[in-house]
Amino acid sequence: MSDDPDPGLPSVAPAAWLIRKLKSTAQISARDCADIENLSFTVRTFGGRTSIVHEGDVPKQCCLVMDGWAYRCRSLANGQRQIFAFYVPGDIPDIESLHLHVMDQGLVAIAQTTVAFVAHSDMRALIERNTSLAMALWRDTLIDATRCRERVISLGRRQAVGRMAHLFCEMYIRLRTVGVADDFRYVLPLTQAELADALGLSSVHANRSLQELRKLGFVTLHRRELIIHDWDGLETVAEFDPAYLHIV
Amino acid sequence: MSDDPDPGLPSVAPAAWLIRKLKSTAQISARDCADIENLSFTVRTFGGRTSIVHEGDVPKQCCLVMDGWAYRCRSLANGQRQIFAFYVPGDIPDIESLHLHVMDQGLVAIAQTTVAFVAHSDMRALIERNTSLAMALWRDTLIDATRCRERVISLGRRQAVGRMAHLFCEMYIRLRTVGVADDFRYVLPLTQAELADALGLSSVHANRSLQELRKLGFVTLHRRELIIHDWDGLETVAEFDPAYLHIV
DNA sequence: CTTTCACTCCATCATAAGTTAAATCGCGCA
DNA sequence: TGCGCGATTTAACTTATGATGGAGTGAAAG
Repeated sequence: MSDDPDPGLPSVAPAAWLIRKLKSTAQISARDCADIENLSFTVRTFGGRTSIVHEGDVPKQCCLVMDGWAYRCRSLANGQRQIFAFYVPGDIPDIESLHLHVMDQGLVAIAQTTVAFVAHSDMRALIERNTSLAMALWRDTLIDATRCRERVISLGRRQAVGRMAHLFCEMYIRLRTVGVADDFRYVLPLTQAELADALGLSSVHANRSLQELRKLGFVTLHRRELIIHDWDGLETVAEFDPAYLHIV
Repeated sequence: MSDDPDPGLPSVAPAAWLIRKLKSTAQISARDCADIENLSFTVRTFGGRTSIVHEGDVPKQCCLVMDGWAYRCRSLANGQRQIFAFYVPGDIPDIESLHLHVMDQGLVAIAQTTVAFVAHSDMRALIERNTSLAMALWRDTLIDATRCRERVISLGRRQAVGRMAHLFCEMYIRLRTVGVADDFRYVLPLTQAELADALGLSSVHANRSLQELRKLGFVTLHRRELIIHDWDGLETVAEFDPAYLHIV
């Protein structure tokens, strides 16, 4: 889709992101780092709300988020959408495409988003050669699955306000882990309609829930910046326990 | 928990289940089969509604379902429960425990359920030695994640009747794939309260939705046997598309 | 045969969330 | 400065689902 290829960029930065991310959830050796740094990346920047991978595509490469956010989503017959997960710097949203060839969901860039592509063939070679790194990547996909299960609990058993609070908590922890957030604030590049699609709500009710969190004094959200004023309060209404993120 | 150890049973059957399952979603070589058959399994039978693995446990083994069903679930502060996924013969519900050490959910046997345990150490040795099998197992965990995402869509964007229909469709396809269901009928060993916990509903509303499916003439459910009278109708209200199960 | 128990089913009322539409805000742009 | 457009906010109303309590049912146990 839309993009501006940056063929001239050095491919050191992407490796650093991936290393930082993997180190946050697993033990990574010097050899693993070297192997990651030897990968060859192609960096591209996508404009807001453009598709990185389409539903039904058969990708030949994985992508690594370097800047901005991306999300996976699927559209339904009646025009509704469901956003499954958000991906932030260091994440590889479509690593599963190594094993499951046709993408059953689309991958979309929110706002301006920079990603680095790695060829499947390179990833496969790496995985064959370096078992410990393969295990770390497998582990990463398993953590992605635990986040998905947490989403199931949210949608199944939490009310709208709790769901939203939970998402705000999770994203803060994840962003802070890779050094993109601090001091209980971060850039949340989502419209309320997108929040609604992620939380299984209508956009009107997403707005109501957000107001509720503001009225409680837990957060403010203004000009795409989320500020958490009362972490403990937010954590409580969310019933948030970061254990499922498996951050070491 | 409850159980009757059967130390005398030969360990051929468990391997056969696993092989059948993996063959349904990936290419499995003769060498892979041989390696699976060389694993040593410990078979145990659990009574109805007993815990196989507790929330918070640090298991030293994986379990393979051979007969019956199991589910993963978590309880919330207010006493509500969420069931994340059901597991049927051939499935390894807790293969993730190889990489994520503390179980953040419990694993429960429904009705009488027979499982086979394999020591983590044996699984790790196998994975190190046989890369192609490791990839097949990784792939299997990724398919588990796609099922989880489908659950997210259900809870987020489908109404109660559609959610239930979707579950009925998924379980039929999965059971048929491993040869445990046929002819549009199968044993559904769940109470309506358990159905509700899986679908994010109250048990009263699960009952209403079930009545609705009966009234539409799509299914009957009597004495734990589900009969699908109108597959196309069920598939339509469910918006069910089996692609996400990645059955080859 | 009775008792018990778990499950199913049903009626009623309460409430969270969806729908629609319109008003308002904020920002980029002419 | 004022226009235009998307995003946010508010309101009025509808609907799906939750909560409670109680009545049927059937199988197992005594």
